[in-house]
Amino acid sequence: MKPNTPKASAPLKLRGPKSLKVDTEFLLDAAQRVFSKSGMSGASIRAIARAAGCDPALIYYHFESKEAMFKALLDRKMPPIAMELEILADPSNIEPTSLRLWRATRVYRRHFGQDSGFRAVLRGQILNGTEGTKDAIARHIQRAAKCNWAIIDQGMERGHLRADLHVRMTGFFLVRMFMEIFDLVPAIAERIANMPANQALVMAERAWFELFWRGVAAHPAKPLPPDLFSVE
Amino acid sequence: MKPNTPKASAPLKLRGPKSLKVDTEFLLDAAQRVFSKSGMSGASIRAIARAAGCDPALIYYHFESKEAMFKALLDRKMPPIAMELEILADPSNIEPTSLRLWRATRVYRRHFGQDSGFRAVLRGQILNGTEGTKDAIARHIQRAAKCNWAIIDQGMERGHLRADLHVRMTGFFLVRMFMEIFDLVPAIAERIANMPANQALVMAERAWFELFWRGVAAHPAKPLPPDLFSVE
DNA sequence: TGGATGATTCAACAGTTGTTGAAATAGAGG
DNA sequence: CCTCTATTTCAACAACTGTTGAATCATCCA
Repeated sequence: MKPNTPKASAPLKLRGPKSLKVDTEFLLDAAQRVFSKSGMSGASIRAIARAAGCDPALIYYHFESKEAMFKALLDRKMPPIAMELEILADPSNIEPTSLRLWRATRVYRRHFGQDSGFRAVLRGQILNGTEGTKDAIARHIQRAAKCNWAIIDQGMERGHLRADLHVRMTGFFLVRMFMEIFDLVPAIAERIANMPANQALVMAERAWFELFWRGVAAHPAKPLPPDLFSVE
Repeated sequence: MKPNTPKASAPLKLRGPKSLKVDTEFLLDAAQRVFSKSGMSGASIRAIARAAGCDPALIYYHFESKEAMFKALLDRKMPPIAMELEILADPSNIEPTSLRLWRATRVYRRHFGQDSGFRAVLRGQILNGTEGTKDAIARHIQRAAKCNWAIIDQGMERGHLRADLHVRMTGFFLVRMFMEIFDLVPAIAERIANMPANQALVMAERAWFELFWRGVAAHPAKPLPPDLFSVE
């Protein structure tokens, strides 16, 4: 029996190129799906390969290691966020500072809101990743954070915000609490607040932004723009 | 050669009871050390056994499973926190609300501040634990959270806090941001804020509490008690 | 002294993980 | 047609995981 005539027990997946070539982007798509759904624990090479419909070894043909794949994912996911924020932070933007800050939170919401697993992975890597990974994350985060700092800076210059704020801490508070809300409110809403998850999420976002704004505004008694929360 | 006369290659650790009996508390101590240092990923049964200087199987003599051990750790660690908070939340306590809230944060700081790994495990279990574990955590957290809610409630009644606060969300914001500060500020301080970790931590705690207080106080312009931040 | 009981370890199971070297295939170019 | 190369899979490695059954030892009680 020649090797060209496989038996019934032959492997279903033949070796060699597929009709649909599995390229880097395709693998990153699969990786992101797995990260987003299964988070840190479930994001094994084999799980990603399963999601991509290929063999684990193929991932090592396209990426040097699992760490390299995570970095590539970062490099794909973060710059669009930073670019949106950079437009928002442009000094020529003369919208009210409250609105600009809210818009910034919407950017995070759009890009991160659904990716609870990815946020968990990111967080885990910040705390326990290799030094190289931590550096890569720090670079990406810093690029985005600078935009928030710029908006806050300009808000202080324009008299919208208190003059005694610590700019970087203030930006950290705003963004991190939104991330916490994305992460935890859906998980604990029913157990702690007796509320359906969606409702609790919207409520928490608004309650937090109002608290934050009163905490940083130069004139906290002045009401927020009336249609602020309808901005998405 | 009789079994009573072991060769040179005999095992170092003999079977049978040790001079220092390894009991439940001793194992939980070791587990907590491992959790605190290595977090979720490093907290394997074998790592805990190594920290306790015993065999992994001994852990199964004292605990039904790894999950049961984690629950036992919870049951040991959380009630003291809740008890301290319950004293703070007693309605007969007529200290300024700002001081009571700050004191509450000091309780968390004392019990959680050093345990970055344990916080990570807790967080991971809230998000991805079994249903039983999630319930156990929710019960513990809720007992502590009720105290914060009570302090906020009383603060509203006494006219210290705004009347339009969402009590549970407000408590969530206060505590969660402190946890985030414990977790992340030491890790990112040098990379993001160009500051030594300790200095950044103290600074972040105060900046956050001031922002929070302005966001919830009925009279935010009135200064905080002058010695508030010296309370530990 | 003997035997029961409690405490401890050993060795293994079946599963998972990241990773690698070699084999196989499909299509392109000659 | 043959050969070459890019792509894909297979099969294995060593390390790790939670868990278990059996073996061993120390101590206490009769």
